[in-house]
Amino acid sequence: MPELPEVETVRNQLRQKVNGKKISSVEVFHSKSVNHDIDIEEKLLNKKIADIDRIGKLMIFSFEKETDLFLLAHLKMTGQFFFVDPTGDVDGGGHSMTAADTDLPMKHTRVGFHFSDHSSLYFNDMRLFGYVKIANAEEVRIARSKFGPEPITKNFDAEWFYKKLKTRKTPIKAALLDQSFVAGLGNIYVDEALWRAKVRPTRRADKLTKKEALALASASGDVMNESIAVGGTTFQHFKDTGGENGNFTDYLKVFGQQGKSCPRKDCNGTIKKIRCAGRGTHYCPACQK
DNA sequence: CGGATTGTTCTTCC
DNA sequence: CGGAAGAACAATCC
Repeated sequence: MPELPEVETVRNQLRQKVNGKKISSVEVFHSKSVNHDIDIEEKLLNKKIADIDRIGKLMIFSFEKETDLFLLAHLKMTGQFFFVDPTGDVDGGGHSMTAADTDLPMKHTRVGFHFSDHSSLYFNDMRLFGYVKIANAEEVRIARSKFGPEPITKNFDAEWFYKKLKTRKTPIKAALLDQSFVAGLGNIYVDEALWRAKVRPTRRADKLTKKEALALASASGDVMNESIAVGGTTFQHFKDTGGENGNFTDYLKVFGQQGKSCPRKDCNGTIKKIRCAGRGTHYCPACQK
């Protein structure tokens, strides 16, 4: 389940691998994954990828000399981008796969982008929730407008965060998962951030003290920045663009840790798993108030 | 084999 | 009208 750190990991690797490459063909294996756009190949043919931007968990591809053509990519729960280069050469961006390494395209490959230098980018998505779809400038503007600020930014306004929480009567976990409030957190990092801030996921958002809210704002940014630094978390399906796992899995304190003792120093609690905001939720009943 | 899994959108309810 | 809660989506795992 890719969240902001996983998407950022993919974006950083991809822009080193595909920026400047010219699209020579597009194979669509499943129509739903391209929003049923039958003209996607025609629209992208001979376009050169300029760069890849990101807001929240959404990636935005732009193209050289094109001001009204973009490609929006969302991994949702099981989406993956795999880059394959027959020469094995990669300009940075970590490892790559050669054709011999992989069975790509495979069963869950939904779209294949082929470049003029014979390298390829495959979009895999087992559960078909993700997409790669064409958008114009106006559609990109609208998509961007739906995201709140990202806690990973240096100028994230913790005072604003505290004031906004005062208007929400939902569990704090539900508020943090709302991408239009703050962007980037998903089920894993919400649980981790709440544990770091010592706040119970079920607490009503408007009941947090200022101290708790400020701690939570910092914890949210910290946990995601630390994860980005080690290539994200692989819990179920996440792989980076070279097919490798992320390393933050080893640093998870509560997610998936139910039944284990709380890792906080001087805390003797046991991590519990409950359902909150419709999601599997992990916390320590002893130190999270 | 029923239930759990999750990011986002849609629907329903109050 | 708008917030809140829950269903829907899809495929697989246990």
